[in-house]
Amino acid sequence: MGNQKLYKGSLQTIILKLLASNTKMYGYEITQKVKELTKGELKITEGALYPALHKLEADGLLDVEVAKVGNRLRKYYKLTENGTKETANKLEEMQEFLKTMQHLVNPKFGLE
Amino acid sequence: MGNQKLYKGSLQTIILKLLASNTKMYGYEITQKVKELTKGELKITEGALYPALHKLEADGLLDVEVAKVGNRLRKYYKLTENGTKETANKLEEMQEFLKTMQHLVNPKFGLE
DNA sequence: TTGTATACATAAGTTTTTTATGCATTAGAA
DNA sequence: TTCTAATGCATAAAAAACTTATGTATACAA
Repeated sequence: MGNQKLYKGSLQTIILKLLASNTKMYGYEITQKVKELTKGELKITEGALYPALHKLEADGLLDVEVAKVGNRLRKYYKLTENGTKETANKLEEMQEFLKTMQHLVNPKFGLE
Repeated sequence: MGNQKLYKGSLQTIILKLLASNTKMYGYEITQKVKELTKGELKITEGALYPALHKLEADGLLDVEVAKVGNRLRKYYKLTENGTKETANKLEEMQEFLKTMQHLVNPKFGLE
């Protein structure tokens, strides 16, 4: 888990992907889901998450819906139409990045 | 190529990996090699590269050897013993990151 | 002689994240 | 029952890692 910095730049994509798969989620739920899916390898901090959600909303990629569960507040986020398109783009870029990086760090590479 | 920001955090690992494969390289050579290996997808800027090389050297992971080729200066970098160890660590972390991220953005994922 | 390539370097600004707080509710353990 | 951990939001200061913009200098081709 000393590789947290490799995740830099991928937070938006991760959030969008989760919302593409789960329709609607709230902030805390996202942190827990990511922790679960990555078996604890990636822990999204609140200081990173909330500003990121606000930015995606400001950019028109997410819609918010406030809900009251018991006496506690929740903000459910879901993709807008534009958000869905942007998610597809970002996932494609991510796939290309992963492929390129895999290629770059492949032990056999760099020897040719 | 709109995914440059995904490469944030991976520059050190890329440099170390290239030096593990090529014994010794100089800065400009590294930028060209990366451009070639990634088919132009990743362009390392000098503003990022040189400070990174200086830091790796300061951290004791690289050794420098200045060479004069014609009338022009070159600084060849190579891994120190410690640098070789650290490269192995960073490559392992990178593989784990790539695996985790692949898993996260896999279209089938998040539906369970 | 002017643009492109090679080769180094740094400084200012931006983006994105970590770290550190802060507030409030609720469940469960001591 | 009281204190701790978990739930749930938020922001501000600082650090990290870049990009962008320069600057210097050599070499070569159009």
